Amino acid sequence: MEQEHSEPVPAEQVAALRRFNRYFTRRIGALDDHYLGQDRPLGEARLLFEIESGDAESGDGVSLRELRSRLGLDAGYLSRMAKTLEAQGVVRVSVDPDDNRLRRVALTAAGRVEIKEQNRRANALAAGLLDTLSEPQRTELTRAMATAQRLLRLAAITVALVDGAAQDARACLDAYAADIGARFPEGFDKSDLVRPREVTGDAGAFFVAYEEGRPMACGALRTLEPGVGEIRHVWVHPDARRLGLARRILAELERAAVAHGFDVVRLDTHAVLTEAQAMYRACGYTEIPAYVDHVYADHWFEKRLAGAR
Amino acid sequence: MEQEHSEPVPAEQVAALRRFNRYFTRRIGALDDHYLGQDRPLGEARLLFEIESGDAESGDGVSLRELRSRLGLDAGYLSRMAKTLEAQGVVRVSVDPDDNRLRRVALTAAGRVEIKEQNRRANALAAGLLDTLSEPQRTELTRAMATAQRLLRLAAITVALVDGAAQDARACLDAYAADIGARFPEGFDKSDLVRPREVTGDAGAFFVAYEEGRPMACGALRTLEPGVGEIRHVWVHPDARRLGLARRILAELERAAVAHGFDVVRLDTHAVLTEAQAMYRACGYTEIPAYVDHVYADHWFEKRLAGAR
DNA sequence: CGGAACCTTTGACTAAAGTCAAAGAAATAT
DNA sequence: ATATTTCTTTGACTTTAGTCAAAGGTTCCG
Repeated sequence: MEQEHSEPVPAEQVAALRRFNRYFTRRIGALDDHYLGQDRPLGEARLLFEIESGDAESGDGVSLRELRSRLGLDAGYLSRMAKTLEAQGVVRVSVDPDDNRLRRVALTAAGRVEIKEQNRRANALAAGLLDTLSEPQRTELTRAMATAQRLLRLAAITVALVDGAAQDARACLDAYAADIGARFPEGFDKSDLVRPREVTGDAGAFFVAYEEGRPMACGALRTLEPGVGEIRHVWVHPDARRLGLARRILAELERAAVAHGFDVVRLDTHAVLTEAQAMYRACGYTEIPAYVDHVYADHWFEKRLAGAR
Repeated sequence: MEQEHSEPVPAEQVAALRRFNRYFTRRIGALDDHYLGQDRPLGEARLLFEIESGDAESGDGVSLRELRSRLGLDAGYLSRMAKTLEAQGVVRVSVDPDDNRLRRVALTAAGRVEIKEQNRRANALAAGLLDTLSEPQRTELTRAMATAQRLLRLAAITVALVDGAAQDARACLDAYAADIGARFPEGFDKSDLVRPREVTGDAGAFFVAYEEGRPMACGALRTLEPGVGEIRHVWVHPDARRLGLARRILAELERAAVAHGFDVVRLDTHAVLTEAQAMYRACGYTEIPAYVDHVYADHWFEKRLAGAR
């Protein structure tokens, strides 16, 4: 688990968040949800929307199972709603070809028309709201919302210490390997990934960042030699980049390193990962000569840890 | 009614607003509403909250009538909910002393305790969210939310041409007079306000800005001499200042002046209203010699209108 | 192969949220 | 003073949203 930081949140900032939350949900948020549902109960509208976005992602339909977990609905309730939507002709329910227990739900043409119309209305509503503002004001608003959203996302992400053999850990490492493999001219061999044992217990640490339950970033710490830790596999999901998440993972790893009694941490990185190098420098890492001969490494960094005894 | 501006809203800005709206209402807004209701159905929780805020405003309770219009509830539904809350001991319902048809609802001590506890939880939740951010990030978030809120408020305000004798117009002018009277060392005499006839039809115009149905700002245009209009009584409610509303009223008045065939508009202002003077200058007004001998005027401005024939 | 785990459907409920209309009491308009 | 309007209450609904458990197919695992 994450260590708690000592500085308390100023009451004024808490009040500002609540004030904004109240204003936004009462005034603006209502725009979408209320008027948008039109003739459809909210539950059905939400379901339809979720089917649409799942459908768009994966091509041919979403399974009831996935909808259930995404919307947190009761199986019976969902089953009935799906049936209602099918009776109305907006979705088609079929048996999953790969697993006959599952049902896949996909939009029909009529369903797509309805979604499109809903989107048209929502856009018109939003445009109507923005219309009274001048262009510079709209630009300012857009920028402010983007900033707020970025920071709120970051705030909602939690970083957890997990076992190096845990499924989420391996999933992150697989994604990391695939990602890196595509960027390195020489590819990447999975056998170079840390072994679960290296990053567990006294030997090291493995952190995974979760956004709404999904693993979105990771980072590993292992023992290089007595008193020296090595940071490896700092990776952030493409959808969660530019939030400042890598820095948080790094900070977590450094805290863990201090807790493990390391005085110094080292890491290596590849020439093509220029953003990563910039980040390490900005976080207090200094370039050092090669401490190990890795196939994939061109640059080596080190940081002396302040908190170490 | 407001003239529509010609420039259309860029699709990217509409998408940004909708993206933010979706993210915020699903993720953050849920924080408050869901968990906050605790043991209470949402409808009751909302009602209790509305009673609290109405109570805090006006001292001794809110009428059912007002609650009904604020929350948009059915009379029967509201009556029953109020009764439920009374049975639970969190509110007290009494007959309005001034109008025996009305019922006033006020929180009991137990009700106040519950609200307080709810606030405590909501604050803890918000603080927990902000806690993961660093201080500079929190400051940035707070600033971004304040900007977004200011602009969204401004966007939600509509400016309408109203009859100078309309109730909202007179209410604004009364507030204006009281406001000005308190700021001018010599006070202010209501007989100096424009007459309804001066600002109606061909003679002039009167605009009122509405936020959620409440009049929040006004401005008048009258005929000074043929081809010359005079702008008077530009006023913004204290709760709506620093939004840029005065500029919008001014722009509306100028548009009306062009439509009335005025080539130029003039206005006078008092020495103590320094912000107003700065605004007029920033909006293209230039200082001129006195064009009329008003008791309350120290500075006179004029603007030649571009759109005039 | 047999049992455990999984996914969905169905039946039988409940609580919340809301609608509609009739009726009574009080205030306002004529 | 009488009619009309306003505000609330009450009874009699309906729809939405959701829960729980039993049961019937499928797939997975040993």
